[in-house]
Amino acid sequence: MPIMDAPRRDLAAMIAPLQRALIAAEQPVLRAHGLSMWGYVVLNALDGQPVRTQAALAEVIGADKSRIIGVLDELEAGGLLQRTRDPEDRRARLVAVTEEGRRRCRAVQVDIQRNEERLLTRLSAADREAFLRVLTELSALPASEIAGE
Amino acid sequence: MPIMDAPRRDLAAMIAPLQRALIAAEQPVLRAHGLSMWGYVVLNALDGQPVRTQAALAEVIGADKSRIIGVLDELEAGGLLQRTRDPEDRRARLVAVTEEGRRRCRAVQVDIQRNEERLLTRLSAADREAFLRVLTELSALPASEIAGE
DNA sequence: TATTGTTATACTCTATAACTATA
DNA sequence: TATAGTTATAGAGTATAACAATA
Repeated sequence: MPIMDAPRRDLAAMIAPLQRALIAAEQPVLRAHGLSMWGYVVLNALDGQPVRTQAALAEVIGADKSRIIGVLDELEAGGLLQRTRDPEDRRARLVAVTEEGRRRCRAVQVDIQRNEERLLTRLSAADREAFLRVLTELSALPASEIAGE
Repeated sequence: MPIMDAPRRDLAAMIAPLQRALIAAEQPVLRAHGLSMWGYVVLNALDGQPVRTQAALAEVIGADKSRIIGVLDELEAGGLLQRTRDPEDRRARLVAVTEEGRRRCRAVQVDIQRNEERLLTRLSAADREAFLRVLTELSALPASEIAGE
């Protein structure tokens, strides 16, 4: 067993440029579909669960509740989601994607993942599978677990 | 061959929370060693190549040349790097890490990667190897290749 | 009094554009 | 005139705190 492994770069240092480039690649797609980055993130988060309170929604996407308000306003104005007062607690507003919102979100995702798939073709089938599986697992961890409590 | 694969999340959407948590995990380590995030990035970039012009250095780490000046000032004040005028072109300043700078950088990296290794232990040896290899490959690609020209 | 959504304020980053000194 | 480094300004993004309505 070797005492020293070959040195590797930090995970964050490797992920950073990849993340930056992936986001840059999304911009023209989003613009073509008339969506902001946060708008897309919100629609994605709502796609599965049809109702949600705004604060909970904000936490899911790692944002402050005050930060998503403008985003929700825009999406609602564009007919991509609806906000209705919760009859059981009139302080809260139930947020739901509209059919059009779901369509738009899916269309954007198809375009984005088309580019990502092109990128992934440079990997072997086994590497692709392992990479996506590991990424899925690690991204699902709570931040505290990644930071080490 | 199935017509539809199981839907997956976007790469960027999976990477984002991971990146956020990894950076958060680095903060206490950096603070303990008296380094800023950008200071650490700069030292890392200089570790291999001892001399470099500031503009080139900035480009390597994906920053604007004006953005790293305060960072270089701090590092120099702390004795972690030296700037000397290039005698062949007195406009340019040659940047080199000091021995102390190299030590500091290595010490930080050991702490950071210790936490990362803890995280990676949840992967099988094969997954760990594949994940790091793919990440190394993808992070080395030019941004234009990731964006699809 | 506490909580939801909202608005307002301040703070951090970052990009852009002037400025200097050399070439 | 053009370039390397620097400084100054302005803009975007974000977090925090105050606010109104409801519980």
